[in-house]
Amino acid sequence: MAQDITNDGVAGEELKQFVERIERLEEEKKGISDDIKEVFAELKGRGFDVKIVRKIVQIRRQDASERQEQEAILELYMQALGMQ
Amino acid sequence: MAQDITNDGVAGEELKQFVERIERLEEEKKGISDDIKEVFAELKGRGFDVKIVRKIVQIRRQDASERQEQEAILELYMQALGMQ
Amino acid sequence: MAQDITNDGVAGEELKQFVERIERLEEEKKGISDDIKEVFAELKGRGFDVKIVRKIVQIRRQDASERQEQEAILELYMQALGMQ
Amino acid sequence: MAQDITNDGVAGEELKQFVERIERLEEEKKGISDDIKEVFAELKGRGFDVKIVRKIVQIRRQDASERQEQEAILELYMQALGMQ
DNA sequence: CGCTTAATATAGCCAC
DNA sequence: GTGGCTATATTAAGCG
Repeated sequence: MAQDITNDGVAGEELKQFVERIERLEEEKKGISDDIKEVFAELKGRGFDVKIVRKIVQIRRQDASERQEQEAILELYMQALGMQ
Repeated sequence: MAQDITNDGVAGEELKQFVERIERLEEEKKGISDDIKEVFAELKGRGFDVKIVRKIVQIRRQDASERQEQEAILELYMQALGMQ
Repeated sequence: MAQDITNDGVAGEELKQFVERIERLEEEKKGISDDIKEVFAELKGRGFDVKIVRKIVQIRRQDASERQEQEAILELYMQALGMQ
Repeated sequence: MAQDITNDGVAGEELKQFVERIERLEEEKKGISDDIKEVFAELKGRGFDVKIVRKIVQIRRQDASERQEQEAILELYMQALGMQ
């Protein structure tokens, strides 16, 4: 348990496990970020404008989250009206 | 090809492929971020101090990049001194 | 006040003051950047290696911020241990 | 001279002077950056939208540099035509 | 002038 | 829910 950290190393071992899990996940995340960069490099090589494609992705993301929000509101209203 | 973008939709199709690849990768990335959050929640539940664990992870990351940096400096100096 | 911005120009005047203050400051900043460039040009003219001097400045900056960081970590741990 | 750097410390002293000049200038620059941040904080406190004001400043900057460019071109043309 | 690194701006997260 | 802080994304600068 965490309070043992200064006593017998038991919590130390547990902490180490957590830290390493986090580090593995962050590495994976970094790998994916690198993949995304590669895709941008590729589309640039194909003659597309990186800045604009970035903008498009951003707009689509916003639109998606707005749509979700709309649906959430709809659901809320329907619940309020006993329609669901 | 990208220049066809306003003509016949060929580039439009290619662009769509790229955008979708990016979106898939970003989703994966988001999933991993969520996993990391879960790990922090878990270790918090086990009695560890989230802020400090975050700091530990950050320090280990810095140490790693510092080691790389040292090597880069060494190389730079060796180049400057014509030793390489 | 800012909400008047579409009404009577009062906020417009205030905004203008802010924007001009920012622009003056950015000009000053640009001037200093130019001064720094001049110093690098000068030391280059004196036979020093610009790239390496840049690195030295960067390292000194990092060292300073690392020292601060160490203190921050110490404080964090002391807080966590209820020593403060 | 810079080549003495490994010999007698003369160049070392000169280098130190340069580094310190750069550091002083970078501090000044940082001070101004902080001032700019303060102005943004202030205008935010007055009810203005920071992001939008930033955009305005950026646009004005672009316009200014475009105007300068136009003038440079004009001058060039006038010179080419022997009008100046 | 394009490509890589540094500075800045934005967004997300956590604590209060 | 607001404000500070960290992390990410964007933009600018420097270098070859």
